[in-house]
Amino acid sequence: MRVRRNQANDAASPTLEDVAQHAGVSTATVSRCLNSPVQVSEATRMRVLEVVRQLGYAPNFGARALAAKRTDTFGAIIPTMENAIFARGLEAFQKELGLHGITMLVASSSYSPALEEEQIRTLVARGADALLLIGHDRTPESYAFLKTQRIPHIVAWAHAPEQARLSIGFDNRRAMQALATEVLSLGHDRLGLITAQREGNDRARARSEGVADAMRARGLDPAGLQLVETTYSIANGAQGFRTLMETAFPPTAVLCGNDVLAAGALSMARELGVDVPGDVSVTGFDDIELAGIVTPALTTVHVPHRKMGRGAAQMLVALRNGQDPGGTVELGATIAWRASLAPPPARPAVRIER
Amino acid sequence: MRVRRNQANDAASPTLEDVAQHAGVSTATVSRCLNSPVQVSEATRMRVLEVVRQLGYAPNFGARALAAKRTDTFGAIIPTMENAIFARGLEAFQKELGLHGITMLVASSSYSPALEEEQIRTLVARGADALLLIGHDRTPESYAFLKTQRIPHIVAWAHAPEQARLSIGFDNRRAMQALATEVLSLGHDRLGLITAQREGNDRARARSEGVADAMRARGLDPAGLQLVETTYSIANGAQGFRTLMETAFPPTAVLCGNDVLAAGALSMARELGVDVPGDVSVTGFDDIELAGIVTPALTTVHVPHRKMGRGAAQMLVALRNGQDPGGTVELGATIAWRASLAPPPARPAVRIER
DNA sequence: AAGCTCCATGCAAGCGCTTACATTTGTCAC
DNA sequence: GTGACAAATGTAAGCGCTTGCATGGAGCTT
Repeated sequence: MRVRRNQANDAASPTLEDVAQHAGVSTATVSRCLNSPVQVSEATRMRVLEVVRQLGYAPNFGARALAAKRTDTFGAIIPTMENAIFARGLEAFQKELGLHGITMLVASSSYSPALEEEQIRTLVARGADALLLIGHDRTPESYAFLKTQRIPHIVAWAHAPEQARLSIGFDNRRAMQALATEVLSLGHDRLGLITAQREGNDRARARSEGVADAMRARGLDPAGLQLVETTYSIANGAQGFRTLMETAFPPTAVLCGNDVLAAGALSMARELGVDVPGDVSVTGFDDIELAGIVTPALTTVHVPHRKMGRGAAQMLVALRNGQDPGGTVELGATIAWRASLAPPPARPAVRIER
Repeated sequence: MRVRRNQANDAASPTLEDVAQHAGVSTATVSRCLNSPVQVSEATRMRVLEVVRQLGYAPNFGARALAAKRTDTFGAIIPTMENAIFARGLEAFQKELGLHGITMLVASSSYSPALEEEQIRTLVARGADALLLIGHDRTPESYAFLKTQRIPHIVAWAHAPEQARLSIGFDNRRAMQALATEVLSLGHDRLGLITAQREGNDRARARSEGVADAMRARGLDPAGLQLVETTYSIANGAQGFRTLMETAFPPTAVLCGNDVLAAGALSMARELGVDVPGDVSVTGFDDIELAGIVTPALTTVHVPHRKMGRGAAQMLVALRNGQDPGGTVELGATIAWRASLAPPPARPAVRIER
């Protein structure tokens, strides 16, 4: 046996070999005790585990990863951690991974495909075995990299029938269309939309197209939609709402790309003395906790965050283990009815017919 | 030279050795090109980097970690990801780490010391070089483990003068005392407090003691404080507020352990038809974005999230590099004045004197 | 031209673990 | 007691990288 240290195990952490020596077995046996206990006899296992405890042994991550070619670490790249949009989903993802002995690594891309590509490379370099990605839009290089590196990955928070990639999520376009249809049914015909940057964000694009779909279905020209494109934040939602209200014919209903934007719109409405939903209706998207506590409470699209997180984890684990993840999953998104949506204010009886 | 593959590099990712062969240099040179370029001549470096690009070489994380005894990964364990309390701070932490080529690993403990201990072990096993921890309260085993494993770590979001550990944060007790003092100065003398579970949470304990300090300083008996202890969540804040309002002599000011609890309190006030701040004042703690958009906007304690995150990262990096982190840092916390705090409603002239 | 220094590079020894394969030990039928 | 087979354990070859030390050559000085 090679002599690694002639003195007592001075400073460094104990290694497998230290444990093996103290327990009077080989390193292989110790390793098996830790990784596949069934292969080891009860007596030996007890003895080894006792030594492990006494020495405070903890396996060296690098060595294990190198030898096993597996880190048991999955990465998740979300567009933002600034607000709670992805928090619930991520928490469910992590919880499910934990059940499988896998740790989660998070990074955020600030809604930028270029930054996301960088994060993908970083996480893979950090040894991520698999990746959770949000939405379909990303650089071709990102997809090429994932392919050549053979990194199992899944797209969540989106379901786009035309995309072949493995995914779990809901149809953003249909969900927004459903909400917009309800808005129109209440009698609104001047709609405003505050959306996130649509380039590089397929969800935002899909939601905006959903509104157009609903308008068309109602015989309205989507070109009549008053649009503000900005970045997700409360302040920008507020600013967007102000912009919309300052036009010649302000919309009677303002649809927002997400709840954060809508919360901003609501606070600006209060500031401007615009009554919601009396004067103008406002809707959100995502149904984060915030939606329930703003005044008035927000009518929004309820998104199955937890289900997506949990499902994504399960599918990714299967994929990593070489099993069948079972194909793309489409989940439903429903409308959460609250106070911020109501019929438009009464109008003069004489109306200009189109 | 050992022949690893006789065929073309079929499936697996290219290794250092592949690069070395193609470039006609040794693996040592390739390694140096990547890690300390100055040691390599311009010409060689160019040639090697070109091959790296062509082959799409990416270093193997495990191997690097094993050989270098360093993963360039730091861990952060926060009590919760469910709400945005730690989001800003964490983002700043991550950004600063990025500047040093370090990746962040996050885990959440759900405010449970036992779970936190588990997370500490997990992150260390996952190769975290250093750890960011929130608050001082944790199991003795956690501290023992950190010590025997020699893991650099720092405590943030708290500054407790009596604790010897390296930390960066603010004095929760003094901050809450300052706020409570303002509340009392406005004329309130029946105070309520909705706090998080104080056991295992030194910040919650400190905040609650801060209220007591303020009362004592004013000649009030802290025993008169009406207290609800619950778990951080909007729903629990709402429930806590209701409980307080249903007592025989409801408080005229309800201090909340954080903004999430306060947001819940506010929504319950609306539901109960209690006017804030006309009938009852409400305050929060943390000054998360939420505080500015609830109705009425929340008077709260503004906490230097970003500074803590950035500072913690810098100190931790120094510590990991064997430099002097420069000792515990105390940051200030200020009061963010908004609409939810006002003098108590006028009372009958005849008052029962204590 | 010999002797020196210094820079660029190569050599090779690990880092601590997993795992295929080999070996030992134990169990049971006969 | 013996042989066959299974279970438990040991042996040792890597996994891909970093880095201390050795080497060789270019550029100086004298």
